[in-house]
This record gives sequence, structure tokens and C-alpha cells, in this order.
Amino acid sequence: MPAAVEALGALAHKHRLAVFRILVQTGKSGKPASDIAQALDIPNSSLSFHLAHLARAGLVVQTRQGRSLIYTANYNAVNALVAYLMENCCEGIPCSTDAICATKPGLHEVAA
Amino acid sequence: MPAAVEALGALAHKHRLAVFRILVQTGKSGKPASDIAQALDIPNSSLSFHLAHLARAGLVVQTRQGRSLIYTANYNAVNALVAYLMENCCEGIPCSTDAICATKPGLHEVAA
DNA sequence: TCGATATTTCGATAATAGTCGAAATATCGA
DNA sequence: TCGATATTTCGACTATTATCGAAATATCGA
Repeated sequence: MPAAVEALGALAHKHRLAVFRILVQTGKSGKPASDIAQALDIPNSSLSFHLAHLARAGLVVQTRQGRSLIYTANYNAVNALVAYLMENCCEGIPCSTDAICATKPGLHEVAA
Repeated sequence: MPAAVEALGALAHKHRLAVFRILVQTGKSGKPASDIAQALDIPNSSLSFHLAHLARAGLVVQTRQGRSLIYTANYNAVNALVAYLMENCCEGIPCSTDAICATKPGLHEVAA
């Protein structure tokens, strides 16, 4: 799963991790790039680079709304990542494998 | 939490992710460096670099056993990472925050 | 269509990370 | 103590990633 390396690499940066956490906390309504840039206080071109990185890894989804591009966290990507990390954990000793968030019907589902 | 960036960065590499997953699957008994090197087919010096990276990030723990150094996965580090990623998720809409593995009393606990 | 707003792409530069052979360190058994 | 085994540290090189200003693209309202 080279996708897992890409997702982890996308999160392994101060600014990108901050962006992702903001979007996780915001929920399915998402935030425009401008709001995020203001929150982080970095140049637009730098933010754009990081948003593209997160999107390429499937961790965020971009949708246009007028002149703004709205970014939303993809919770399922995190679930998949954790499932992959913990796959066949611990020589068969039972572990919780519950999804962290978002995959239960009726709760804030986001396209995978 | 710069520790989260460090942990994510430690996992964001083909070889280190493979090492970590092997140790997750091995459980608390752990594996010596030599076994891991053989499984991955990379030079000792390269593996040593990656193991040190994982250890620095708190994802694996090293203990000596004779001439061998045994490495063990630290499940709690992953739990902490996921908790941090999903903190205050989704504008208060309820989410599962169960630990993935290893923090329940009686099940394969590893020092944090 | 034009000017303003929102965001991305480009290009150059600076910084960090990965690779691997060779030498160093630690432990063991004889 | 000595030779063998297990692993790490060092050093030099290459490759990848981050940064940010300036120019390009997309959308809107008038």
C-alpha cells in the first residue's frame, strides 16, 4: 500500500497537519483556502502547495463554491490508514478495530 | 504537538512503515534487527538508520537480548496519534474514540 | 467585457532526508 | 583475552521537499 506512505507523508508536516486538524474539527461543511491561510499565517502559494499535497493523498476533498475552493477532511482516509497500520495486530490477540469516525450510517459521511 | 509530526514522518517511508507493520503483527515479543533486515532485504546500516528514526519518534522500543537488539511496536503511540488527529472532530457530532489496540487492561500492554 | 477577488502554477533557491560501504562498538563463547 | 557475531555510527553523495514572489487562471458583479 504505497497510498499509506503518501497519506502519512502528507500529514507529516507542521502546516499540513494543522490544516488537516482544522478541517477535521470543521466537519463536513469545510473551509475555503482563504480561511485556512489566515489561520496559519502563511503565503497563499505555500498553502496551495500543501493543500494539493493533502488532496493528492486523498486526505482532503476540494469543491468549488463561487470564487472560493472549499476543502473538507476525508475521515475514511484516516480510518483506512489506521486499519492498515494495525492489520493482523498482535499475533491474533483480540483488538478493537472500530472506525474512529464517520463510517457509521447517519454520521457525517464523506466520500472515500 | 510536534511529536505527532515526528511520528507521522517516521511512518511516512516505505521501509519504516514495513518495519512498523511487521512489529505490530509480531506483538510484544518483538523481533531482532537481523530478522527485520532479512525480511526487508536492505543493508544493515540503512535499517539501523530507520530503526533509530522510529525509536526517536517513540513508535518502537529497543531492548537488548545478548548480542541482539529486540524491537517492539508501541501501540500507544498510534492511539495517541489517532486521538490527536481526530481531536474535537466534526463540530461535536458524536464519533467513536475507542483505542485501536493495546490500552485495555489485560491485553498486550506496552510501555508508552 | 472589465476590474476585482480567490487560488494555483511556475521557477529559483535553500534545506532536509535517504543510501550504503567502511570503520567503530558491544556482547558472547572458548 | 581473542575472534566471531550483531548492530550502530560516520562520511560522502544523491534525491526529494519546502519556501515564496511573480505570473497565470478562474469566477464574479457591474
